[in-house]
Amino acid sequence: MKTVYERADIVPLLAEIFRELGYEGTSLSRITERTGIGKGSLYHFFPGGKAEMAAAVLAEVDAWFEQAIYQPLGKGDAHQAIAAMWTDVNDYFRSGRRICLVGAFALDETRERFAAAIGDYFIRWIDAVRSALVRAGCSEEEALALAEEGVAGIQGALVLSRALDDRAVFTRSVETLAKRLDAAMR
Amino acid sequence: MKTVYERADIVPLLAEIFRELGYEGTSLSRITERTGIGKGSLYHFFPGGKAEMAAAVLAEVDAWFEQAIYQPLGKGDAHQAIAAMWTDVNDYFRSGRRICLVGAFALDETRERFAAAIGDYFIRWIDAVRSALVRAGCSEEEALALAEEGVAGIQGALVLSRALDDRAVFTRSVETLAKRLDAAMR
DNA sequence: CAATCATTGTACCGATCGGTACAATGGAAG
DNA sequence: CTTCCATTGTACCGATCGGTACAATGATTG
Repeated sequence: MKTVYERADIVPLLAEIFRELGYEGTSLSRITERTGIGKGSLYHFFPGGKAEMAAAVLAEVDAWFEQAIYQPLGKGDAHQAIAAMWTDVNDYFRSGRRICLVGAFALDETRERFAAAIGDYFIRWIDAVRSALVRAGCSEEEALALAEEGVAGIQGALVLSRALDDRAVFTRSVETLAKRLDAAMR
Repeated sequence: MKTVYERADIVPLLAEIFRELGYEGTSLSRITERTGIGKGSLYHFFPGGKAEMAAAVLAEVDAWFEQAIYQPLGKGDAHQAIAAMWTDVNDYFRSGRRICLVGAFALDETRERFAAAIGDYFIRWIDAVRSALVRAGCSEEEALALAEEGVAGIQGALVLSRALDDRAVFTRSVETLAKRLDAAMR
């Protein structure tokens, strides 16, 4: 009896582990312990080891946001796209029970290792929101400021709701942010 | 030749290391490497090892916020106290170059270990801001919402400014938050 | 059926982990 | 000067770290 994986099956499992334990806190033995996947398989799919695993996870996160968040914001009705973003984000982060891996990596020295991917993620997210706001009638400066505030607000809400162990904090924060951006559109 | 420390000298050094490397990323050997303090001294002052070191750091952070942030918010002119908070926070976090250790700990499994201290930190911070806002004329609900938004906003700004490696993001975010709270006071 | 080859489990590597034991050190107090 | 004791450096512990080597496995292909 032998379970056979492919790379695409493993990445989401790794994602959850890196999310919960952080980059340094994630060890190969804990990956094996939680997933049943041995070192043989892990190094077969990720010859670069832990760093390549984390990079693959970041790439998958990026791909998900690209199709689920950034692209919808770039076309169609801006009001609707932004409204959809809030609900998608609330689902994705499971109302604050799931953290943002990219944000978490940004906080400690892990940032140095993945600086490019981390920077890109936030730049593109903010830019997508900004462009939607401009299409909705905001001035350039106001749109940028609100986009930054929205993305930062989500990150802050994640920290706070986890710190207080209170999902309501996240949902409430997202609602407040949604109202603020909504009020700026016309 | 022998350098002699006392506990109070060591804690701030540990704080910076935990901030930069995270709890899991901080090893005893890296502490020694960065500070010159050997294991003998570390275990003399912190018999509980790494966990006690981190707890001591959290306690010191708490003490600092208590005297520099929470207490001023509880008495005197509310406008002035809140204005002072923004500048003190901006200095403390070095315009986003220095992260919030408590927020960082909240994001990964480190939270479990220090859940009580982490929860307290944010509860007390939010409550201090809330009470100042109430004194400044806000309704109870509005004050709580704004206080949460302010504290979460700071955390988000730290994540974002580090991710983008851009201090201006932090300063700008804090200014925006300051204006929002200011507008709600009368 | 035979051959191939992607995938996996196991055994191992040196380095580092957090932690302990303890003797040497040296400043402070009598 | 001597005693004391807080503080420190060093040597060591078993466990775990990330990573490598390689033979066994077994599904796919011809």
